[in-house]
Amino acid sequence: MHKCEYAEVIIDLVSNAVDRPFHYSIPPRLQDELKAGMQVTVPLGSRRCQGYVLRLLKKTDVEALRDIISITDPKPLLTAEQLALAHWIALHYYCRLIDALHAMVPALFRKEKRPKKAQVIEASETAAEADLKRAPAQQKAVDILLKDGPLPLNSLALRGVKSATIRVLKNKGLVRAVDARQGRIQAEKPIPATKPHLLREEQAGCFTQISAALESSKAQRMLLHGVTASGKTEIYMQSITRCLEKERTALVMVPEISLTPQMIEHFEGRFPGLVAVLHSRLTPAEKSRQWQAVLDGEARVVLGARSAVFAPLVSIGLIIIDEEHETTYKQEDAPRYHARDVAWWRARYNRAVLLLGSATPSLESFFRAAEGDTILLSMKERVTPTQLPPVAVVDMRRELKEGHRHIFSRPLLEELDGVLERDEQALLFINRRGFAGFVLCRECGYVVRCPSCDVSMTMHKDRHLMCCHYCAYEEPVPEACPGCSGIKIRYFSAGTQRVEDEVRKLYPSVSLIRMDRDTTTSRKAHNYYYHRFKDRKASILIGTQMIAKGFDFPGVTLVGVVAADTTLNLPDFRAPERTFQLLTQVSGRTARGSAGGKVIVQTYHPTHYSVLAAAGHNYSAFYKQELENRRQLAYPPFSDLLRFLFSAGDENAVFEAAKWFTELLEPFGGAAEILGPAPASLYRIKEQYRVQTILKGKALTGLSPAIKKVIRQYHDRKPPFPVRLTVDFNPLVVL
DNA sequence: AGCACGCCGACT
DNA sequence: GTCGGCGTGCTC
Repeated sequence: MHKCEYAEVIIDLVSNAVDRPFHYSIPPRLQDELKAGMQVTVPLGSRRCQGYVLRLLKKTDVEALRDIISITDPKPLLTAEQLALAHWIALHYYCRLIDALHAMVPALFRKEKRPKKAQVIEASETAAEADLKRAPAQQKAVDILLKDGPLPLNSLALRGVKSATIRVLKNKGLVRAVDARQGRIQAEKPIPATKPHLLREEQAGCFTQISAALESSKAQRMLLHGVTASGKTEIYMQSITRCLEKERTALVMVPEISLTPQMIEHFEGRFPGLVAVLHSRLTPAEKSRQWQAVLDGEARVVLGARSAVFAPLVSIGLIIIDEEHETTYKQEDAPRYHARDVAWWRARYNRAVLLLGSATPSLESFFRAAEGDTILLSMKERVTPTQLPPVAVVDMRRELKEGHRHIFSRPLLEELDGVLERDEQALLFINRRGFAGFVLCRECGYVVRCPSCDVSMTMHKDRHLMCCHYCAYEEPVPEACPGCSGIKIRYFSAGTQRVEDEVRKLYPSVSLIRMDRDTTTSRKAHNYYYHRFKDRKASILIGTQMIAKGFDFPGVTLVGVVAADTTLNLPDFRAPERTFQLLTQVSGRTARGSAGGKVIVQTYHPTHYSVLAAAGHNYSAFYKQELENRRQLAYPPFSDLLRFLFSAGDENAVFEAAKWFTELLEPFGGAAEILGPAPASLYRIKEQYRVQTILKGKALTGLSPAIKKVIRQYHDRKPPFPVRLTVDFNPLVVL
C-alpha cells in the first residue's frame, strides 16, 4: 500500500474566497500521526492559518504544494461522522463548509494557542497503601496530597515537591492530573439519584414500541404526541436506559429555555457521571470541557439545546427532540440548519431511533406520521388528571360596534378586576416579534391578502401601495374596506408599551412588570423580573413571546391575549400554525391547580380555525384545516422553499443584484416556481434595504449542487455586487 | 479574511 | 522625488 502523502485541508477563515479545499503535502515527521479530522497549522500566502484535515490523499493534481506546518491538537477534533455531516450541511443549507465545521467545534478549540486547562494533581485510591519507604520525596508528596486534597503543580512546588517527583508518581499510577474545575464541582454537592417510575398503561405501550425500534437497529423516526403533563420525560429516561444497555449513546435535545438546573439534575441523577450538558449559556471554558468529555467517550448521554445536535458522540442509538415544534430548533444564521433534520441525518448514519416529542407537533412532523414515514405514538391522558383551562374568545369587532373602543375588551376588564380584587395574578400577552404591519378593518376584521400567496400584504407608505413580498403583486391601499365597505380600515399596531400605559391608566396603584426586548436585555434582568413576579411582588405581567414559554407561575389565574391578530396576520404562511401553538402555550401559563385559570383571547377573527382550535384544545381540527390550506397553495410540507435575501444600504443596487441573480435561476423554472424578486415584508431594517426571491418546489434538495453553483457565480461576479446574499432553506419565518 | 501588489495624489 | 490612499486579486 502506498502511503498518503497529501492532505485535503479546509482553511479556518470565514470567507467565500477560501470556501474550497486546499491541498498540502505531509512532511515525513507527521506522516504517521496525521489523521482526517485533525486541526493543523498551514501556510497560506504570507501567513499561517488554522485548518481542518478533511481527508488524506495518495495523489494530487496541485503543483505548488506546501508542507503542513504542524498538528495543533494531537487528537482529531472531528469524527468521521461530523466530517460527512459538515459536507451535507454545506450543501443542503447553502453555507460555507467552514461555517458548518464551526458549529461542530467549540470556539476555544479553534485557536492555535488555546488556553491550557488549569489542572490539579490528585492522589489516586491506591496512593495511601503504596510502599514508598525508599522514596521519601515521593512519600512526602503523597502525604501532602492525601491531606490537603488536589493541588496545582505550582503550589506543590511551593511546598518543595519537584515536578519530576510528580512525573514518577504519575507513571506509577499513584497520582493523576485532573481538571481543576471538575474536582471542585464533584466536591460541592452530590446529586440526588432519581429512580425510574412505574409507567402507566398508555406510557408503557409507547415505551414498548420505542424499545422494539431500538432493538431493530434500523433508522426510525417516531413522533410522541402527548398532551402536556402526560409523562413524556419518563419515557425518554427509560428509553435512554435501554439505549445505554445496548452499548450505544444517546442525545437529548430540549429548547434552551427548558434546560433548567432542575432538569439537568434530573438527568444527572438518573445517569450519574454519564451526562454532558451543552447550551449557549455555558462559558467557553465550560463548553469546551463538556465537549471534551463527549469526545473522550466519558459522557454517553448529551443533554443540550439546538447546537448539541452536533455533539461528537459515536455510535448514537437514540436521539430525542423534546418540543419538536419549537422554532428555536432552526438556526437563524449560518449554518441555517434545522436541528430536527440534522438529527434525522445522524439517525440514518447511525441506524438510530429519532424520537420527536410534542403536545402540538409541527405540521411537517404530523404529516410524516400520517404518511407513514414516522411512527406515531399518542398519549391522551395526563399523569394527574387536571382540567385544561377554559378559553374565551372575544370578538373585538362587536366590542367596537357596541361602542367599546378600548384595547381591553369588557370581558377582559371584568376578569382583570376580579383577579386584582382576589389578589391573584394576571398575565397579559402581546406578540410583537418580527412585527410587520398589516391593514385591518376594525369593523369586520378584513385583512388585505395576496390572491395567489394567501399571506397578508404589507403596506408601503411611501408609494401608497399594498405589496406581497412573496410574489411582488401590488395593489392600491384601500380607502374603504373591500369586505364591508366600512371606513375604519387602517394600519394595525400594538405594542407592550401601549398596553403598559393603558394598564397604568386603569389601575394606577397596581404593581406591574413589563418583559420584552427593551426591558429585558440581559439574562440577569430576565431572571430578576421572573422571580419578582413569581414571588408575587407584582400583580400583572405584560410581555411578548418570552413569557409564553417555559414559565410556570402558580399565582396566575388569568391570561389575556391582547391581540391574537398580530400573529395571525403576520405576512407569513406559517402564521396560523404560529398562532395555534402560541395560544396553546399561553393557555398553559394559567395555574394548573384547583384554583382554575381562565384565558381570554381578543381578536378581530373570532371564527378563525387557529383561534377556535386552540380555544377548544383541539389539535386535530387545526391540523386538518391547516394541512388542506398548505396543499392548496403547495406550501411545506407539500414543497420546499428556498429563500434568497438580498440586502444593502443602496436600494437600487439591491434590486439590481436580485434581478441579475433571479435570471440565473431561470433554468430551474421547470422544476420549481420562481417567486420574486419582491421587497421583503420588513423592507428596511437598520438602514438596509431587503429584497427577496423565493424558489418553491417539490424536492428542492435534488437541485442543491446546481443551485450552489449559481450562488458561487454570484459571489465570483466581476465587478462584485456590494449586496449581501443570504440563502435560507425552508426558513421558518419569511419576513 | 488578510496580505501583497499596484497605480494615482499631497508631503518631508 | 516618496509616503500612503485603498481597489483588485490570490492564497495549496
